[in-house]
Formats: sequence, C-alpha cells, structure tokens
Amino acid sequence: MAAKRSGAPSKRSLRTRPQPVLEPTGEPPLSRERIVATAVELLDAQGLDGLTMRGLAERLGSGVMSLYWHVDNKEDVFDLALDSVLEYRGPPQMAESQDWRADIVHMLEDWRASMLRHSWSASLLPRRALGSNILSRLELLSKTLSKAGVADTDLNVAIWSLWNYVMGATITRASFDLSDDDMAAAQQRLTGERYTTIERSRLLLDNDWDGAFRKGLDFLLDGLAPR
Amino acid sequence: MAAKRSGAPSKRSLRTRPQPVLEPTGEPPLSRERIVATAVELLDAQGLDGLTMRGLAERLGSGVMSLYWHVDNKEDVFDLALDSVLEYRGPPQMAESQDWRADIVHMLEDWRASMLRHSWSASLLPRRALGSNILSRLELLSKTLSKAGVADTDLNVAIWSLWNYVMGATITRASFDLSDDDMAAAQQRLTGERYTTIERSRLLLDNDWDGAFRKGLDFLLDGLAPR
DNA sequence: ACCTGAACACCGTTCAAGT
DNA sequence: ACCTGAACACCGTTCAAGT
Repeated sequence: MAAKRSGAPSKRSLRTRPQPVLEPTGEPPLSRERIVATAVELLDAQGLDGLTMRGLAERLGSGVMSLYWHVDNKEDVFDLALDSVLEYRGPPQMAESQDWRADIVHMLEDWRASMLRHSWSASLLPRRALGSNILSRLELLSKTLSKAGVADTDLNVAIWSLWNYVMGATITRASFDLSDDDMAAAQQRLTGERYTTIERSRLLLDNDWDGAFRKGLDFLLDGLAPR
Repeated sequence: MAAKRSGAPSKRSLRTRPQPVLEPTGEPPLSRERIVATAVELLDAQGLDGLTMRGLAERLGSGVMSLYWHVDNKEDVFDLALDSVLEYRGPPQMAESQDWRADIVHMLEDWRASMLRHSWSASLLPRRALGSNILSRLELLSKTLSKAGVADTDLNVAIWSLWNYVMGATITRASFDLSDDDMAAAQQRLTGERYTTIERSRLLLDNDWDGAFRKGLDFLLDGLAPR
C-alpha cells in the first residue's frame, strides 16, 4: 500500500564528513534535521497550506534553493515531517503484559494523540508513503492482536478496521475542531422537519471527542475479539 | 460539526429571471449548475490539486473572473462539488424493510461507493461544512440505528463510529489506490527482521478492499448492536 | 560539498471597467 | 445582470553559477 516515494538515494551523500567550523553567533548550518524540525513547527502553526518552501527557508535564514540540496522537493518535506511525528516508544512494560486489550487501546490512543498534537498529520498520513515509524506501529499492533487471540485469517481485516477507525476519527476530529462556533451554527441549521432525529440527539454538539473515540473503539474491539 | 461556510447569501440574486435568447451554436450561458458539473469532471480527471479556477474557466469557455459572479471563491466550488456527489436515493423499499442491519450495510456501502466514484471527495468531506446531502444520509442512518435497537444514549457514539470507519476506509482506499506497483514495492521493503508479522500476513498486498470493508463493518456492527 | 538569485510557468483574487 | 482583462501578491522548481 502506498509508497509514492521510491527508494532512490537523494543527491546528498549518505556518509558523514568532518564538520566545518561553526559560527557560534549565526544560524547553525542547514541540515535535513533542522529543515524537518522547522517544517513541523511551521505546519503546527499554519497548517498544511501554510507550509511553503519560501516560508520555510526564511524561517531557517537561508535562500529558498538551499533547501533543495538537503531535500528532494516539497513532497519529501511532507514525508519527513510526517514520519518524524509518528514515533512510538511503546507501552510502559509491554513485554510482560497480560492485558492485550488494554495494550491495544493504549497503542491506538497514543497514535491518535500523536496525530492530534500535529493537526495536519492525520489527513496527510493516508496520502503519503508509509514511513518506518507508522510501519513499526502496525507491526506492534499486529503482534498484539495475534496474542489477543485474533485468528491469522482475520488479522489483516482487524488491522485495517482499526486503522480505518482511528484514521477516520482523528482526521474528523482534527478537521472539525477548527471552530466550535461553526458546529453550533451547523446544529442550528438542522432545525425543521428534515433532520429531526440528529437534531434531537444533538449530533453536532456532542463534543466529548475523547470519550466517543474510546466507546466506539470498545464496540469495535468487542466485535473483533469478543471477551 | 464543521460549517466553515456561513449562511450568507451570495451576490447572485436568488430569483429566476426571463431567459435571454440562447445561441444554439455557442456554449450555453454560465450557471452555478454548469460550473459545479464541470468542476466535478475536472476533479474526477485531475484530482484535488488539478482543479484551478483558470482551468475551470477555460473548460467552460469563459473568462476566469466570470466564475466569481456565480460562486464566492474556490472553496465554494469545493463545497458545491462535494455535496453534488453525495446525493442518496435510499434503499429500494426502505419503508417496509424489517432487516435493519441489511439496510445499514446498504446505506454505508452506497455512501462509500459514491465517494469512490469521485476519488477526491472522501478526503474533502471531513474538511468542509456538512452539506444537505450528507446530513440527510446521517439522518437516515440515525433513524435506522434507532429502529435496529441502538439505545438513544448510544446513538451518537454509534453514528460517529460508523462515520469514522467509513471515512477512514474510503479515504485510505482512494489514496492508496493510486498505485498498485508502489504497494508491492512497499511490501518488498518490509523484508528483514523489523516487520516480521505484517510481512508474513502480507498486509500491504491484501487488496480485496471491498471484502475487507464489509468484514470490518460486520465486526463493528456486531459490537454496536449484537444480534 | 554546499549555497545562491534570476527566471519560468504557474496560482487565487481585487479592482475598475465594460455591456 | 452578467462578464472581462490587467494587475497584485503569491507559488514550486530549473538552471547556471558562485564558494
């Protein structure tokens, strides 16, 4: 699945070389790491559309085209920023755990929380190649589901179901979150006879996102691996 | 939830007026409807990034700025194109149905199919205001879940869980679908010792998307409304 | 090995004007 | 009521060049 980025090596040599003398007063030299870190800052502050190569260069105190020596193009910046945000340290004492279900819930809530910390990341993830950090998360999820008793033949379906649920929930939350006022306005517009049921249940005003995520996840896990 | 677009009336008068004489040989006059229909064509052909106001105008045989009399801005075009693609006619004989679960599956599969017919639409939906067609779908879903025995207190959680699942599945499918070759390449890269489990289960090569969607949906429905 | 500015081919939208 | 072109303030990236 996915993988828009080929494995082709970048122009940059992969070997390290003797550091040139640092000027202690000026900006540190450009590097892939600095570019990625700054891109994440910019994305956090301005959103997906707010990241421009020109803006990024300005923030780094360099010329625009200098970036292109460290990075293939803007898509490359997106890929690197995305993967950098998806690192996972794992649950406290994974190895000895016996409560597989709690482990799974922990993993998925951490995954969701990581993406919500960077609201642009969720909607980017399905569009890009799967980086190593997200693959590690899927690998761990897979191992844990297996231990939890999900049959091998159901494993891929289980993983993709959880993926779908987490991604849908997180993309939605990160997108809708932008304006509570608008949610109220939308709920307002439901008044009348066309949307009686969802008006009565106050569907668009229900803003316990964390609780709803957890409850829906429990329902799904009940279906996947009945206790 | 959502609603970036205010209810403010557009510049365009809402009343109809006597038709000017049509030139049978030339293009029909510009109209909101023509603009939206052409935008959908363009989006289908070129994707989200492929829609430009200039390209749209050219395809309509008009000047770029002529569009702005019928439409507020580019975001408006997205909103209108999105809603136009989400119409729902309803299941064959909804009124007399007794099989609520089958009705729900039908509704959600139709929703997904509508979005997959226009691969740009799924990723756009969570980012935009909820239009009348998607609200109608949610209203019908809500009514049906109620009849299926979902408690009122669980109703919103059930709706959002299904929303999350459908949106996650459809966005993912529409995005990953772009290249089967790349999926194979990604699976290839799993070789080694880091991703043993998902490599063995061939997670990234499992391309029975329709079947996986249906199976996962069944699991979720089992959790939501046990038979 | 690393960085740069000029230039190209694009964008969405404002504005003042035409019919 | 409807349409228009010129202009503005942007984009990402190629290229040929600098150190």
